[in-house]
Amino acid sequence: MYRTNTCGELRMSNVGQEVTLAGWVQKARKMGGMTFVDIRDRYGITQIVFNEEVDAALCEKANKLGREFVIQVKGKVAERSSKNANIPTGDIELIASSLTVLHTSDVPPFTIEDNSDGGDDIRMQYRYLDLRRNPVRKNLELRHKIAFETRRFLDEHGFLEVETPILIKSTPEGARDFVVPSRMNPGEFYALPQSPQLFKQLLMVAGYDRYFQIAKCFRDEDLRADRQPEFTQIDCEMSFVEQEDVIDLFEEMIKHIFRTTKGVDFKEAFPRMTWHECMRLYGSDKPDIRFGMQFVELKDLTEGHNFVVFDSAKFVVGICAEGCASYTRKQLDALTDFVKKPQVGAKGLVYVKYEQDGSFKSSVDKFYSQEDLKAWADRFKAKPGDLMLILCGDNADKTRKQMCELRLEMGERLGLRDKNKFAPLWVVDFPLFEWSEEDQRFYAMHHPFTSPKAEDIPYLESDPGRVRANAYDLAMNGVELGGGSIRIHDSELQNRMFGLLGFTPEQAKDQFGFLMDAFRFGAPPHGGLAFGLDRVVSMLAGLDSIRDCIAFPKNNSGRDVMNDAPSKIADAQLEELFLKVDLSNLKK
RNA sequence: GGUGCGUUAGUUCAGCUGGUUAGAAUACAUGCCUGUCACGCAUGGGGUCACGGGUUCGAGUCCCGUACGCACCGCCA
Repeated sequence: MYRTNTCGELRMSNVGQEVTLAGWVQKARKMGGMTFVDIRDRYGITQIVFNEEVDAALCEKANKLGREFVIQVKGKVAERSSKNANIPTGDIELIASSLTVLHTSDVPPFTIEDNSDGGDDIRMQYRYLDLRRNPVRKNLELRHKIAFETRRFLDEHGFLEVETPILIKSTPEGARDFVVPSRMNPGEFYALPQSPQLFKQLLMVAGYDRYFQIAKCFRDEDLRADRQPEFTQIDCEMSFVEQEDVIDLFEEMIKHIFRTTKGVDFKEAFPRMTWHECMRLYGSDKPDIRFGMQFVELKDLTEGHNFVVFDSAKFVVGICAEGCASYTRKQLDALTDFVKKPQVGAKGLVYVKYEQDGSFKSSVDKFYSQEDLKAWADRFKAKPGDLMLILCGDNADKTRKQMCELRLEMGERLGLRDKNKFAPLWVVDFPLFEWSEEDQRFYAMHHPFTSPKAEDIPYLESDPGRVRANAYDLAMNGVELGGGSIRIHDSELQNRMFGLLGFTPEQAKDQFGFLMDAFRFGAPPHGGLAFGLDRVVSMLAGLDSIRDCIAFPKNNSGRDVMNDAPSKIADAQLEELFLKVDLSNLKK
């Protein structure tokens, strides 16, 4: 037996006991005649004492220990003469009677401490060392707990966890697929699932009316702080349900997760807002409603004052930042620079300060009178001391998107994006289709199996843009935590959808034939949703990047810098797969 | 595909307007130290300033390119 106790569990009640601990050397403090060694495992840290007067040879051995050596120590638990209130085991220490080095360690490339001196890059390269650190370990523990409570909740509500395949058929819609060559079927490829979508619908046809899966999904698209090529979804589907049923149940699930893992109690029902309202008021389909600053449209008030910029724009929109009239020229310039960044893309920024004395100071004083500006302020419901920030453009959607960036930036600057505050919002009534300028055609905004709202079905062919879907997302703090829809379960309607999306009957049959076949054998009405587990964990842990709650994440370029994947494969492997690598089109 | 920022000691960073031997902290090593727990004190080792080119009498510093990292836009049904 390597140990009788962990390094985090000994207390005053254990004083006098003979115990054996095993773990990693956190740090050794040599005091001359005595040496303190902190031994660490994932449960905590215990101080070991070696005393020259008691056992000189043992103390000498302890003095040779380096950081991260794996050791086993036997000894007696004793009350400390000087206690450490900062750690749970701080009242006791272990008086060592024997010491075994189970494994030595090289000097770690960065310090294994809560506030490590290591940067992201080096920590990812030695991720197994990074994982020893408390902050990272806590994230993984939280992840486990969230997954566990998810399973508990869904199990208690009659859901069955079913595994669906990882090697599946490639479908062209949506994200780029990761593909896997098939040795036994030369020239053919599997795809890795972007989500278990089709399989969970087939499970509904099969009568498994409450399914879930904590499923790995794969998308071969560029990465972000909140996007990994492989990620985990809490994937759920139910039969004989309407949108309300799905939203109600999964709101309960989110509440359950927040309560059991973080002690956060949502007293009220989650607010809901239609997609169109979200876009109009926040310029985003995942608005951060921890703070206000809703958009105010001003086009009608700005016209006819010879201000060419506003007059020539089709759309003028603003936000009101409370108490920011005191912003200096420098601060306003910084905001202007912010909106002019290519990533935001605005041409400029108009400001109006509502001064404490009731007067207005703005960048458009030449064109608008104090009365004009008062009318603007009234529409903003602004008070003296507030700052109005205004953008304009020809494309309302684009301008709203720019204003959305500015709003989030202002929220950040004003400290309104509190990580301990959680503001959920169900976004409902998404459009069914999304117009692609590039391809000059409609695409399914969610996916081709999303059902249109019954009352909008008449417009499917005549005015696809106005058709709303039975689709819903759960947004929180500006993050899309999950989303789903009520699916089409009627073969006729599904075929109509494929037609509208530009599939020929042959293409539809080739790509989704098995689903259409299945639907001919009795498909129940069904719908569901999926949550991004990585995002849920990041939200609860207050992380900036989902990488911090994934044990072995990929970097920005989709590489695992620890084991250097992806990598070339042997010619023999290529040969048996009948593959040839041709990089001639690669840009030099 | 694009934009921005970055790359200097094991690590995190500083290094001004181009100028003589490139610094700090931390880590590491050695010595001292019997109640430390961010121990303390002393000493020491440690650098292809990412790479390639250019400007210059002279480049860590300025310019161009490349690579890599991070954030973002496009993309992500």
